[in-house]
Amino acid sequence: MSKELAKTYDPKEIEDRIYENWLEKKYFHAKVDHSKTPFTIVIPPPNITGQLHMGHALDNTMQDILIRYKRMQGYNALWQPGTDHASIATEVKIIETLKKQGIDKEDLGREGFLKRAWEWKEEYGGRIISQLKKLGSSCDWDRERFTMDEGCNKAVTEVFCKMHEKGWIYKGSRIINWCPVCNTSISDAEVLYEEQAGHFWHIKYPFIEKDGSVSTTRFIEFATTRPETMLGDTAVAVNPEDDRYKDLIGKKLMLPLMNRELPIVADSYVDMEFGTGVVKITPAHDPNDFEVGKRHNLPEINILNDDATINENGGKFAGMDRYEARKAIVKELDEMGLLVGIEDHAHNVGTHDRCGTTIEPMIKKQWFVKMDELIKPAVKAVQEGEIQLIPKRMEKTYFNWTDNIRDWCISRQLWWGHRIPAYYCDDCGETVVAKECPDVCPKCGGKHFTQDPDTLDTWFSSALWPFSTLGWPEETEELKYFYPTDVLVTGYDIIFFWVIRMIFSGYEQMGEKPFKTVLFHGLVRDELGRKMSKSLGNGIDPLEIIDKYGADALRLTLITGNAPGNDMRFTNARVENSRNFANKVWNASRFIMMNMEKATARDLEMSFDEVLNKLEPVDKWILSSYNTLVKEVTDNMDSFELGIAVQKVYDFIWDQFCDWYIEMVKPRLYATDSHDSHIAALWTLKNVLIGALKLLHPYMPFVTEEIFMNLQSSEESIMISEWPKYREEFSFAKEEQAIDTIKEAVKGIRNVRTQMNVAPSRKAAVYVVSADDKVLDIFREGEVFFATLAYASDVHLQKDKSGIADDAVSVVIPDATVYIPFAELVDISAEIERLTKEEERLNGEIRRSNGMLSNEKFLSKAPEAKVNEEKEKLAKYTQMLDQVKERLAQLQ
RNA sequence: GGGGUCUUAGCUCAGCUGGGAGAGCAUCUGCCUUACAAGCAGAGGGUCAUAGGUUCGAGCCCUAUAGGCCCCACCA
Repeated sequence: MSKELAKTYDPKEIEDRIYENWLEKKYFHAKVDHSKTPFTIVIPPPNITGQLHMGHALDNTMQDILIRYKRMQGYNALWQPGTDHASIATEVKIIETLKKQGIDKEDLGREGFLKRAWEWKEEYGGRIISQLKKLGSSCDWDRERFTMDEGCNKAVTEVFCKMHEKGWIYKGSRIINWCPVCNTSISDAEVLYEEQAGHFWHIKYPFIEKDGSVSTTRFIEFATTRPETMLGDTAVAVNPEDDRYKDLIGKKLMLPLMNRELPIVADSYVDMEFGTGVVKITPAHDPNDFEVGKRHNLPEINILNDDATINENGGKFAGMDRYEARKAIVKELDEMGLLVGIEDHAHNVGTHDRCGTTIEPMIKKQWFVKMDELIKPAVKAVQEGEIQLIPKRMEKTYFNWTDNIRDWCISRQLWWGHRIPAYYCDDCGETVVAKECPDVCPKCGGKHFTQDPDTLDTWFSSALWPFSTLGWPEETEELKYFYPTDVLVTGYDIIFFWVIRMIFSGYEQMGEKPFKTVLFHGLVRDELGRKMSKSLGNGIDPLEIIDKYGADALRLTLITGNAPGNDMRFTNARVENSRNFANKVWNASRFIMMNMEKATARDLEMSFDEVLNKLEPVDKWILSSYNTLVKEVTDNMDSFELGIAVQKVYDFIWDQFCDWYIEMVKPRLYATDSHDSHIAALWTLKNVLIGALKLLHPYMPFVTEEIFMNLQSSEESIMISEWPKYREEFSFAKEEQAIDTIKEAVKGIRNVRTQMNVAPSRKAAVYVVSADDKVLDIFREGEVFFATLAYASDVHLQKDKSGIADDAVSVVIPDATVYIPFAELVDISAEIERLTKEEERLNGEIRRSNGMLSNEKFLSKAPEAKVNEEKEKLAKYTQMLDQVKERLAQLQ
């Protein structure tokens, strides 16, 4: 009934085949079904420019584990997949590619460029999807979406119009970060600050005397890192508390080169300790100065064109590049005697994270989302536990952001993205925000409109993802059934980009949270703890790992030994260990299948009741510990402790099941005399294995499926089989204790044999001495284990030590002493030394126990169970100590 | 400057609500035992960063200090 399996597990041979089968059987597809409870996860849509990297692998493995787990538990599990158009990232990539072909974006025009962009999407958008499949992701591919598909566009337009209507989307002047190369505004979050070696130019402006003349003797000095911005200066500021300058407030200065009068204003923004305590104010080109300008009603003079050349407001410097102008201005100031000095100065320069260009703060008309009201339900939801963040500490980051929220600039001067649904009347300039281009201008009756050329921030559409993918704004069945979703799995690095925005969008548009739980993971770092990045070239390609070790090994590596929200290092040694585990599972299964040939299918499909009276203590022991495992793993998974859960399955399979149980039942499998015993062992092997495979399946879907399918034919796939349940009747406390005693004895014997340097080939008799009949019974039942696991030639059970050689080696375990006479081999002094150490250890334990139990406060304040536990320990150690002492007395 | 986080065995990390310190890798010893040498059996190795505090009891809670990392803001 079983197939011949290869000696070594070969993932390559089976993974694609199994995945194809799952697809074919439509196991990933979730339909609305009101008889079942839905469980929904929406994928964080990977960029269409993307290649699968370790971060994706981790993110998606976690999602797949949760989805597979819930699916097996009988939930109607939907994992909604899709990709993100990633406006700026993609546009930059396409521009780069075009550049290589010698084509400029402008040459193609908007239409032509978008055509290319869609071609790009077709070509590369599918790549990452096929990579996710390699990982084993059980997404409902029939429902794949794209953030710029028709439905998402409808959702975006709907939201924009609704919010505009409400007054929560507005157009306003703001200082924004401008990238002169990409020709677009970029959000604060896309600005990367780099420390650069720059200069401080110390400059002085002359005062205007009472008679209106420019002073040749009185100046005010300050320093700047961007001298060219002086062309747009409209004031100079000092701190109102600064005694040095108090008298000067309100006085006028003359701006050199431009011959513009500048007032001296007082503003607490100025740091008296820094530099000269004087700041020149350029409201149009510095965010802080912009605020100062607003407070003091200063004019805002924009001196830059979009390409960062000086515009007509820059007088004779007009047309120069910003850095060219800087040089020219410094030179002229120097000639005028107004340059006091130049100092080296390292400072942070804002650069565009996509292209590295130094950004220029500029005043622009942009579209904004008003955040003050919108954010409120999002704050409340997390505060009140309506949405749970895991780990909880992420709440601090979350609130840190919501407390300092600023209006969200959503317009981007890009072509690839959702076009802003605002139309300007060609005749009167009236702005109309509408889903469709209006026919008639409501103000002047004009019939011609131009749509706003800008597109929306890519996160605007991502913010709607949990409901737009389910059909919103249509009231689809899916939306009603699957929304709100259950868990969002993502990296902590996009809490504010994405998580917060989904939350407030969900409340605003749907009137309900988008998900109940957010499960965060950390970064996957390289062996040296560095962030994996293209520029460092230290990225490890998940596909190469899959190719070499298998998807299961990769998945297990990413999940083990890691707590939610913590970064992890990826090392080859860890993948190898995971691969070894897959192989271990494989071989244990192979062993069981080989032996299953000796039983009938009927034997192995017995119910628990039928097999119960055939089960031996060791069978009950493994069933019982498996049963505990089921409970613990289920609990851990319910609290999203995925790493802990899988560690327990790993330990159970390797340590308990393979190293102990299988070894213990081997004699029964090879023996032919007792049919019942043989069948009971096989029944237990098979059923515990299947249960353990099920617990492991979410983590290692391929190897578990392959084995499951080979093991038995009644169920069609492990991924739709039922998740194991804790069963009261599988609990056998007595047998657990008995087998633990046997294990203690076996370990003790192995231990002394190694210490005494006894070759494994040399068997020896084992004498178990105990005054307790029950203990002797346990050993009687377990006699056979001493032969197979502890190199025993024969086993004697007795109440006293008669007939045992005086120089036998002894092992003290609770309630019994085990003697192994080795005759000529034993070194009495070594044995005395060993027992003396054991005596010391026990004495230490007893001291500790006594200390606690003689502490009145412990007795009165500690829980009773704890006190009893300590009393039992004391009794146990005292008894063991007596045995050791007795033995030592005999030897000396 | 503000916030977060980490410091546990040689290395990489677990340690869930406080109750006798764990895993993998590496090292050492012995085994090719007919599921697995990607394996089996055994061993060594930790004043849980430092100093205080709370508690009957602290790796875990509180405070301070040192060092590492991350995020936010960005000083002209």
